Amino acid sequence: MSPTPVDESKASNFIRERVAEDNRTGRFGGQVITRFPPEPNGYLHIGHAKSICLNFGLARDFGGRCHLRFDDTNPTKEEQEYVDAIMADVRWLGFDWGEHLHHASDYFEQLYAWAVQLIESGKAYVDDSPPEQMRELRGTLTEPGRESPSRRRSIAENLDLFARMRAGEFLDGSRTLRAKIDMAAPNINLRDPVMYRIRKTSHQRTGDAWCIYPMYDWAHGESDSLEGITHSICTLEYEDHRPLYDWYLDALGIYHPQQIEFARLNLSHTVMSKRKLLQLVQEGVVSGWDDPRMPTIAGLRRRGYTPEAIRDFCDRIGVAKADNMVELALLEHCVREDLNRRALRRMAVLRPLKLVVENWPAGHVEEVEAVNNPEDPSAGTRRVPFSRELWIEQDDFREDPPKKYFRLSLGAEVRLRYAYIVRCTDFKKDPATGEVVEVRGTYDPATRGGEAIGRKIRGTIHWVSAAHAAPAEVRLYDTLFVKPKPDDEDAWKTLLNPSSLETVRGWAEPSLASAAPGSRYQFERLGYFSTDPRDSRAGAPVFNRTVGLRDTWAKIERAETG
RNA sequence: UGGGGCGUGGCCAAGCGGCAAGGCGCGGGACUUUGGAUCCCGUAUUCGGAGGUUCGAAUCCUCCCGCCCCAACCA
Repeated sequence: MSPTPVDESKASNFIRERVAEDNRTGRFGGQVITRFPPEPNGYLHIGHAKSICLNFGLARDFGGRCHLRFDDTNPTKEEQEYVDAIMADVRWLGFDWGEHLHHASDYFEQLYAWAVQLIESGKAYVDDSPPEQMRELRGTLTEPGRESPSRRRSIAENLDLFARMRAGEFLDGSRTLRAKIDMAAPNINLRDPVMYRIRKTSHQRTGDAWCIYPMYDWAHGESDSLEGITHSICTLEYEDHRPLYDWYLDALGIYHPQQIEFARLNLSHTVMSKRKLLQLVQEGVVSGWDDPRMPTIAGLRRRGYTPEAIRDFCDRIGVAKADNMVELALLEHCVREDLNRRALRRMAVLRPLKLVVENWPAGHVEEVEAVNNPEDPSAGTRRVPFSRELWIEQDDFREDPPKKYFRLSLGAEVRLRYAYIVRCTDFKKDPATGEVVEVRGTYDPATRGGEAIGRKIRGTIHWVSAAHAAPAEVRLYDTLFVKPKPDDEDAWKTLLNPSSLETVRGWAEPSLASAAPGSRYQFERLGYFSTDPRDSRAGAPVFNRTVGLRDTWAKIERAETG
């Protein structure tokens, strides 16, 4: 299955316009250098994909570059596992940071020197306030804050104390380094923000070299500056931080990138906050960060999504500043569109019902020719064995067929895809349960290949030869949550969908027995499926349903049932 | 009630004073050996509301309403 070329000529958005404008005026010398700055405290999700596509896409389209920078300033939450997963995910999405893999922790020494510089110029001070006192003095949204007694400490004393903070002389939380800005500022971020806190925790990269760690605001803009970033793109909640971003850079007198904010993605029927996703993982609601029901890149990959589909989705949702909630239907549309063009067709029966072709000689086997992909003639054809006993889908037989039901029912004719037209002559029920357990019929030898001679056959169903079929485990996924906006409710976990995973045992075409890991197929009339990269084995394939096919019949039936 | 943002059809989203793009969804039809795909057609006399400026406003001005974010030694 070869990648479908995706038209990535991006629709414009306000960020691209600003970048283009900066190029026009020569503001950054015509350069465009962006960065994707994840904190390694969780796996990347579809919302991050939006940011990745934006940042790497901008760099690509403007002939610049995009850095991957880990915002690893808080060792208590960050782990190497996440670092590895993030790099794998960005690469899988199709982006390359080249030589530009960076870490905020690469800059700890420089950041320290700059902090000393701010202390020397009277713009930072060591504060002895414990956390509760600091909160107390910060004021509220409507009342100004008050200055800490430490604020009027001498430069010499600040220098000494700060050096001793670094040296590990003080307890965690006992002191901080703060920027001296304005305790009465209406923007709370400017009320003497903390630059460093003491954390005697080893860091996944710097080990025990440091016991003071910079805060996000103090590290981010400075890292951007060091790397020569031109446009520092982040989400809306940082809009209030921009004055601080600017203040630090100006106070230092160093190169000054432009921060631009856009609205993060919200997707229906799922949650996107790392905190909630982590909770689902830790509480075992899902099997892990890569559970196919998760909105993570790893989950979507395991589910069978393609990078092309995700990139296409990110292009289609646009970039703006209005809060949004994108319907899952759009994401699903994007995978279907991609997979429709690329996935090989196969037949598989998920809920098997035996069909016996009474006039077909027992033991006789014929091979019929089936098209691999009607959207792509170069995919060729294959031969599929046909015999007397077949598996068909339970849904494809009805004892009491509703109006417009084109499938099998007593006396009705249906086409077995690529094989023959059969007429249903009988069926058997389990006397105990009333369940239909076998359907019988006769085939018309003149219709080989499925040719409808002299009549119109409205229904075509898929099948698999019972004697040749490969057993397969198939995992059918539904949305993780039953409501489109689980975040709206306080008790979001009560909205978990109890049927988000249903595992069935079905039968597949013989060739599927040894389907390669990660391969994707369309099971005709059912949907797109891919082998589970963890659990699938040769001879015992496990398929994940990526997404179902559009199901017009289900829609009609639903409408008529009410 | 302080500050920062945002409000265009069910969901996204163009629009940048000249009289509402596009996509998804939805509805209808054509075609069909996947009730798939594809192809047509339809889907905002109106842009949160009210005033005002203008020959002319979603686009400019005023006021109002609604929603989101900020009071971690998180990012």
